[in-house]
Amino acid sequence: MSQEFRFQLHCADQSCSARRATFFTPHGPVETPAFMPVGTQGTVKGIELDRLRETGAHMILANTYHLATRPGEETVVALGGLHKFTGWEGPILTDSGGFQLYSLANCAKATEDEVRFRSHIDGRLLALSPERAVAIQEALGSDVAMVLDHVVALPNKPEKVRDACERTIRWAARCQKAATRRDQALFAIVQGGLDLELRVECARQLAEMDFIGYAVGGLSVGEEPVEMYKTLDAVCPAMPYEKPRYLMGVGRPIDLLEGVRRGIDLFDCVMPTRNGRNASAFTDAGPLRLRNKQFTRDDRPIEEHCPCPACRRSRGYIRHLFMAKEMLGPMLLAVHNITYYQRLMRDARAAIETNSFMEFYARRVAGWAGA
RNA sequence: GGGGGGUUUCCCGAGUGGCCAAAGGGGUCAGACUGUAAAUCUGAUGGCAAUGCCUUCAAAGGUUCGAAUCCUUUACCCCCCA
Repeated sequence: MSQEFRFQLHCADQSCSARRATFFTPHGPVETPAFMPVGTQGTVKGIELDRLRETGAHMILANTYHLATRPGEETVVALGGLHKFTGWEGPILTDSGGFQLYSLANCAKATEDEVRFRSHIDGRLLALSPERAVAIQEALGSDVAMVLDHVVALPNKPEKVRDACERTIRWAARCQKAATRRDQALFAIVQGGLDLELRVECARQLAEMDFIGYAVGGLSVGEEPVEMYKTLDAVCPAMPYEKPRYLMGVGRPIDLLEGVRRGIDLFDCVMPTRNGRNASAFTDAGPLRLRNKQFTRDDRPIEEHCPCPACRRSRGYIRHLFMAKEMLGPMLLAVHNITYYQRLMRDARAAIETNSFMEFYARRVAGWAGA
């Protein structure tokens, strides 16, 4: 394995499975546990790069299906690759397009060989095989590529979940075989729905293949949060201890802490940016819906001591921006929410370092519950 | 002076005898959002002691079992001819 992707463990919390590490990539280190903002189409919606950097984010996401569909990976290559194309000089992880099998289910069909997408833009066919998913990600030039996986909605028929899980393992092997870049890490994805035995078996088989990192996929796709936590209880110990663990697509602030205490190192989620665009701001006292009338003359910032640009204004002003449909409203709350998520993770890292993660966890949970 | 058209629930606007507390937008209020087809979507929006009752379609009066819808008068607005 390339020395470029060293995962250096610093310490582990004694009261839970949380651990503190640094994940090295060709575009810089990522301090974990970490939250990665989602920039599906090569932009974290509504946030300029320097603003994004100021939130404390190290690594961001982009999406294989979306970039292959538009502008096309050849165009990204022609414009210098993903980093030059987007201007983001830090690490980038590309999702494989497996999630679009779930989110764009109407336009996608999975066979044993590949996923066939009818483009949601112009109806053109995009055939995404495991090999093609790797080739596109290598062309894009992300630091971390994800294997193509088969994501199914939950709840689902046991045989569908099992099929998707077993196919994901076969596809992982094909992706691994197809990968050629030494400066790009390939992460495997554990599937298996809520079937704990299937999950553990999937993790065990993938672990034997020796990937650089391991992800848990197929969660927060319709199941109850407690079911997700139970699944993590089973899966996390089955994933290699000395490699990065990434919980895909999760989640709310509470979900991040639930993940961290079970030994997850990396997270991504659209929630801070999407909910921000929809006027919802995260705080230690729970979310504020800033379109609500109660904020009309509220002269306080969203959160005291928050250093973000939104918190240099009043809640009343931000409500005004949303009511007037000014684009600055969504932009400010996207930055605030990413700043909030980054602070949450930074505080979590500090708590692990002082061996007090569960105290930190209890304090935050109590705050969100309004205690 | 003569002729014609109009006034609808916060706004715009449909509705020409019962199925109308009244379509559809907008606004407002509330909710949702978890590897982004999302600056999107959903619900509510006359009042109330609310499986019902009361008040409303410019105002007043009338016709009718029944009127936002038909008739009369009044007020205001618009257009055409003098």
